[in-house]
Amino acid sequence: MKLYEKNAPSCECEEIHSDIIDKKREEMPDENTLYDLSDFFKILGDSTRISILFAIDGEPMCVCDIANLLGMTKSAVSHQLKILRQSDLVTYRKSGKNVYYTLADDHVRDIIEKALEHIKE
Amino acid sequence: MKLYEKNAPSCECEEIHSDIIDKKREEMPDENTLYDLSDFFKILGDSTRISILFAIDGEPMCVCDIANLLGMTKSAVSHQLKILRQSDLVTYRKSGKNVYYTLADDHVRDIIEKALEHIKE
DNA sequence: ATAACGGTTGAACAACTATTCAACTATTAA
DNA sequence: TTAATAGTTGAATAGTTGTTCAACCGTTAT
Repeated sequence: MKLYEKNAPSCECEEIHSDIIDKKREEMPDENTLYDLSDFFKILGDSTRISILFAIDGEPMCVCDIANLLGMTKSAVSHQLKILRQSDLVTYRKSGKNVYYTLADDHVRDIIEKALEHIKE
Repeated sequence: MKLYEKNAPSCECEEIHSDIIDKKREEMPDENTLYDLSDFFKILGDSTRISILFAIDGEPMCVCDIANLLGMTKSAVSHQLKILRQSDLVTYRKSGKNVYYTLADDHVRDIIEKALEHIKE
């Protein structure tokens, strides 16, 4: 999809304030940046994944314990952990039969913290 | 769904570190908070909505101009604006035939800004 | 009045996604 | 070696969601 194209054929209506549109077009972030941004928020936009991130904040947890804490199957948890791994939001450490997950960095914690402030108004 | 229940029946495996699970259970946020959080991120987890938020940051824009800027139909934009309205992320002002949308508050801008820093590593 | 335009809305469809299930690997204990 | 357990994975399914389409409402201009 091509964003910000002048006279994009897919829009059925005419520009009303062309000057504003032109100005906004310059100010808009790069198209890929928007996709990266929304992809990032998409990861956080699931209650299971948010729960997992809170759970493994601070002290690492193994998959089985996360599953017990959240009342979910190991499989469901593992599937979501894979997504969190692929987004580099978590790191893991194998130890015997167990795999211990924890937050990858403090950045995510900050963002969730800010969002918490927002929803609490 | 009941979260954090001890010995939740839906989990097929045994607790490994019960002490850790107990501690985490106390530290976990309220269940509704987790849903509110993920719902909030879900709103931001769409490239169209993120694009709209950037577009209407600063100077307000009418629906038609947003549609032109993003190369989308008025209908598609309006549908997403409705979602943003319902989440109180945007405000609007009617003027004649036009409806001008802009960001509701600076909180969202801050969160997006933090996320931008994150994805740019 | 009525035509034109900006905007909204509900239904329908296609695309996506989270959980379940079953099968599998790897490690440990017997 | 064998059994049991922790964890992963692919396929399937059910639920969700974004866009399109058509119809509609409200305002303005003729």
